[in-house]
Amino acid sequence: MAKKRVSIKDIAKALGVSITTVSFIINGKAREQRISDEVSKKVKDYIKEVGYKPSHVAQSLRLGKSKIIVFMAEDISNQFFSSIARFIEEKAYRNGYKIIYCSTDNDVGKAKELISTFKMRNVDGFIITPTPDLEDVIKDLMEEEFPVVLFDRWLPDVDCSHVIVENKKSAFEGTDHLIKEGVKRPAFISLESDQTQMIDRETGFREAIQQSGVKGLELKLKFHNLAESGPYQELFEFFSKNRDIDGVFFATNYLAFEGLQALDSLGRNIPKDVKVVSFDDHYFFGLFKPKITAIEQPLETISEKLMETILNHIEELDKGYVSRKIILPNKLNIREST
Amino acid sequence: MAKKRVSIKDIAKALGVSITTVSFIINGKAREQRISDEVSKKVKDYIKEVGYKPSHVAQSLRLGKSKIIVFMAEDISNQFFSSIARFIEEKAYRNGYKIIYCSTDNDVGKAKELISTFKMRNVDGFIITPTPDLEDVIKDLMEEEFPVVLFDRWLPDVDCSHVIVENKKSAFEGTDHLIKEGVKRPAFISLESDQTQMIDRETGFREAIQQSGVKGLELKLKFHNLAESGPYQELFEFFSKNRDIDGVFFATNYLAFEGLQALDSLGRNIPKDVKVVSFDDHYFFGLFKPKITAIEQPLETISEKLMETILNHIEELDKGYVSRKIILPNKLNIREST
DNA sequence: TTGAAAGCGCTACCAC
DNA sequence: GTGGTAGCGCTTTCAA
Repeated sequence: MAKKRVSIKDIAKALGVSITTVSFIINGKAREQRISDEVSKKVKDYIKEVGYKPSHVAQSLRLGKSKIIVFMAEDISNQFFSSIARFIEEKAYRNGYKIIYCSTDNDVGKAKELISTFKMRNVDGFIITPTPDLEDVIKDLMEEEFPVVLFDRWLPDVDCSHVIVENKKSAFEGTDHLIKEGVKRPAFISLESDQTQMIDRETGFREAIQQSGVKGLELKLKFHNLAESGPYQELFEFFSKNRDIDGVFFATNYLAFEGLQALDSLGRNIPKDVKVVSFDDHYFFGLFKPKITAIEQPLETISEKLMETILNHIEELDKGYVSRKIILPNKLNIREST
Repeated sequence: MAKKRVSIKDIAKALGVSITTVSFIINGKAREQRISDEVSKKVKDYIKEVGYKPSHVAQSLRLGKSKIIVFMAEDISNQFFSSIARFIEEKAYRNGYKIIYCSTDNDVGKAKELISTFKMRNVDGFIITPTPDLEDVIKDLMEEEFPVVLFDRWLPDVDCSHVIVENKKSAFEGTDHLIKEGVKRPAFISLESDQTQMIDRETGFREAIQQSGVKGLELKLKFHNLAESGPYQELFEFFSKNRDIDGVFFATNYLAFEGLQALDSLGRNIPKDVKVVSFDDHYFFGLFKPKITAIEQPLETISEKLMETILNHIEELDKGYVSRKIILPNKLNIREST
């Protein structure tokens, strides 16, 4: 069993040099400390030979940094979040950071608990999709000088960095597109939520219908988590009761998937009877028959900006906090459903 | 700035007791150590008052355990892996563990590097979908007494615990089902891969066609990662050249999604002209028109067994290693495509 | 019942 | 150029 892990002390002893010397060489400060090339080489060779790896735990304890960033999503099994997770992960590794992820299920209690345990781990930063009522926790985090960046939605009462998209504008455009395609009675399907991204999308929808004078209607569903069945039934009933609907804007793709099934069961033809636009483009919208028009969020750019922002905050911890608010444009992919 | 983190030392000083006493009380050993209820209460109250949280980093260093388990998937943005990640995460948290995840992209180099950096972090265990040629690294890991569990596929040359599914049996059943539905010329679409799960699925297919005497054909595509475009083009050409194909078995769902598009472009009707079965059921197979017959892996059971196995290994580290090999049954969901 | 102190592995200040 | 050593926060043995 090669169970014996070598420590810096073992190296020093084996080579008859001091721990300090070894440490300097490991950390690339040999030159700076004017350690002789001879010793330096000897140590480096020995390190390679025995396969020494410094303990990150000890480094963490000593330096108060862990090189770990937490990524708190609403639900990591949701394609939107897992795609961002994927990009983030890659960018993090490239910068020497690891990612710990977790899903909040949009539950404050869970989010609070999670944040609290991560604090004990000296994590270097938090990337968070805030749940409702998380304001105080975020404020605490910021007071304790933890780097934090929010995404997908933000908290109006907290001056915290975030990376979001143009929800209102895109919802406006999507709705406007429906109307321009001849829709007279558009429906907006969303979640019961007072979170910024949903509110902005709703506002965009409302402004668009108001501007053009058509009369719309709205349906808000409650959040369904992993264990529960989807909102198919409610959607079925809604579409069944409101036969005059000739256009639907889904505020998020998961609602669209369920809604499209409901429309199909009701025998409504897309795009002839009903035109459809959804927020959050998805691989499968291109596979549907007909292909579904959707608003695509720039996943990779979001991830890039998130990493950039969090790394900036980490680096500039001492220089005081200046929040960065980044708002990115989306793209309307027009397909067969409109 | 509530930046001042209290340590166990601060508590001891503030209350005029020793660090030892505080430590015992925190760790629930007050009774055992016969610390007076009075002191115990005083300390507990104070801890609550100042919101003291022990540093996990220091505990890690001291105890050599981190309460972190690594989850290495092929690609975390793939629905199969992200769903398992989600279940694992939940079960881990319930047991006081955190999960660090990463994606290997099926690349040995990346996997090796990742494993090496995690070793430095004293992680308590590894859950891994092994990439090709990872045998030696896994062996090393096991020799160093790190708990390891593989999943999705395994390594025949290494006696390591794993949780997999009945690939051969299910592929046999799926193919057999195609044949029973009248398919005379089945195609098997898979990845160029000598990994166990793909080989087993291929074997299942071959045995089924052999048994019934029909003549099948096979297509193997190379692995496409996130950045590359899918194998649509190859599939289109294949189906276009082999017009006599009247049944397709896709070895994994991502191939099916691309393949279905190709079949559609070619105007082949499902299930009239071509019947389709895919491995790895997916939410969208139920949304397709027609709905696609698919083999469903028991995601939650897989996750449960993974956690159970890794926790077992962690607990029984000292008792020596006995590998556990778990093979779970799948479910064939018959739908409209056959 | 409680406390002192060693030590987990490492960094970096200070001394020689 | 190199080495000694304090100390990050905690657990645990041994002593009192």
